[in-house]
Amino acid sequence: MRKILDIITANMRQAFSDAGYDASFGNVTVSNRPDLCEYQCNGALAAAKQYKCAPIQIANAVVAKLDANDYDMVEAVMPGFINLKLSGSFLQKYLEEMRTADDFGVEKIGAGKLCVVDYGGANVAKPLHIGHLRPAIIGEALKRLYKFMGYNTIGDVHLGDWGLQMGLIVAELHERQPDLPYFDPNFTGEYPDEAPFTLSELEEIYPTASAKKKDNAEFAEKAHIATYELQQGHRGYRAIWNHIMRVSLADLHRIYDLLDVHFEKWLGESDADPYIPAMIQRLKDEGHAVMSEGALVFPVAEENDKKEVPPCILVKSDGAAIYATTDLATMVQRMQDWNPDKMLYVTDKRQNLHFEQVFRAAKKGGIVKPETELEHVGHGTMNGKDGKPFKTRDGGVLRLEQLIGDMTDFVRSKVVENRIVSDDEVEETTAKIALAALKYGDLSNQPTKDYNFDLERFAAFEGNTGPYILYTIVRVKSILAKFGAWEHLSIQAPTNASAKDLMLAITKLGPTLEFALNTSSPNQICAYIYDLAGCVNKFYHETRILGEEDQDLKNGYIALIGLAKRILEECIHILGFSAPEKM
RNA sequence: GCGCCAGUAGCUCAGCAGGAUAGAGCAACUGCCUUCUAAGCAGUAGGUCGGGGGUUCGAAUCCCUCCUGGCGUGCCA
Repeated sequence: MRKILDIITANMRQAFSDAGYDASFGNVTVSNRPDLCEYQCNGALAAAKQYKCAPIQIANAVVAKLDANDYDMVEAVMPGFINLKLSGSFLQKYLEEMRTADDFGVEKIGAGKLCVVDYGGANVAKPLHIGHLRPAIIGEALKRLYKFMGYNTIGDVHLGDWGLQMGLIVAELHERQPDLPYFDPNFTGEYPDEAPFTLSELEEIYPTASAKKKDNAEFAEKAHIATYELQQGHRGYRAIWNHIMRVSLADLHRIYDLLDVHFEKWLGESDADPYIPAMIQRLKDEGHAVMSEGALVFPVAEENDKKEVPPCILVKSDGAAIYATTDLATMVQRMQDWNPDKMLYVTDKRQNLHFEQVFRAAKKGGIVKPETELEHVGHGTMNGKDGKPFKTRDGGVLRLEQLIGDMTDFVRSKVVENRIVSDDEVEETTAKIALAALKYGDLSNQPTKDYNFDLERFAAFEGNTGPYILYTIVRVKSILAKFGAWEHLSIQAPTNASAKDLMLAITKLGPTLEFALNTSSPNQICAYIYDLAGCVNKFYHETRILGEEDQDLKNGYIALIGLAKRILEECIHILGFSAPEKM
């Protein structure tokens, strides 16, 4: 469907042209003075200089050329604004088309394209913590937005499952349980199915080993050798690695499921590893990779750089690969297997420079095509209520599971207190509200900015929060359930101001989603549904819906709130949460 | 040093493809439940948009400069 703004702008350009002015002045915008009008055109002000006459004269001339049938009001006001109000019949037709179209008639700007979203950033053998929340939920929301806008999408968690961290665990395990068959070079039988450690043991082994390597050179050396041997395919170490993966992945799945975050691919650094040798050889052969200060690097600085851009390090002076190498090799794998049009990375913004280097290397080195889009969405940090880095009482890092649990407990007590839902529905309702509170609290901020996490504020049942959005949906659901079948009912022209405001808000779905995608800003969707929910609540408050005696009017009301509810639910689905039946 | 980001109401934040009177929420105060869930709606009060310059008919928005804070800046990810 054409966006309303495009329709009006086309009319306005024609009117400028008909009045003898350049059509390019006819751009229309959503009004910033809703008390005066719904849409406005400021082109006459800009045109005044070129045509050397008063803007109001131009505005008057243009207004005279506009077809008044589509508008309730068209007027030129001092100093030269052109103000518009849409007609009820125009809105009625537009919304009816949205109601009956697939996905509300939103233009599928990504049709036929594939976008890989790299998000999550989980590490094997380490529990998810507070720092994993933002990449998970922002990445999930962006992926769903891309999907809604027509893209094919592949979400890849890009696990940290390779390198020294794995060698450390192997080395530590060797010291603790040297008699295990994995460490016996003469062992030729089948290794046990059961892992020689539990999840909680595993989560303890890594930090212990990591600390040990700092003041124990012998152990560090052992870990480096284990890392090397693992990567060379050492049979026993490989078996341990498989145990680590199995134990760890089960838990990662469990926590991501709690967040309703789902990856299509669980590939990791280990999957990129096989692509590294050939890639490096090619980059060397083509002269992109050169030796510098003992390391093999890919220089990516450019003539007009305002800052010093260090080269991308491919092989460290000790011969090992580094994360830039892995990221580039991962691109090789993705291009080969999936050939995406775009790769979107959602990580902490402190990796900005890293991705700038990697993207430059990928383009210069021909790892991706010249037209392949590469974007890094660098998100800010989530701090504590006091604005300082989030720490537990004893100074440790808060686990993600703990955070979700705290939010859930807080919400549950309120759900129980309100006595709206029955005992056996409490848990499901609580989980939905808690997730909405958590995700909306995060996503309503600009992704790039740091923000302060305040459990009470996010879970508050009033104000600009996830629960407020859910409550709006629940109220409408309640009416629709009492009404009966409503899906077939048609939209009618607005009968009052709150109905018209609601209709206007609904028409802004497409432009909002498009803008959110182009700016990688889920917070735009939050702002939109907050406004839409406000319009629904105001309409709800002012209009007796089920009690309306005029059947046609009543059907029109039902169709309108039904459409609003469908849009709200679609939007929160994109954001990654859902509404309960009651709350 | 250089670079990036931020500074908007007491607090937390929108707005930043230049436009008319800078918006929400929380906190404070005031109304509205015999009627579809009051987790709601309406209202009052609260601001030299960090300071200063510039471009423009018009700047929170674009440019320059300064101040403050955070982050990054070749072998961690």
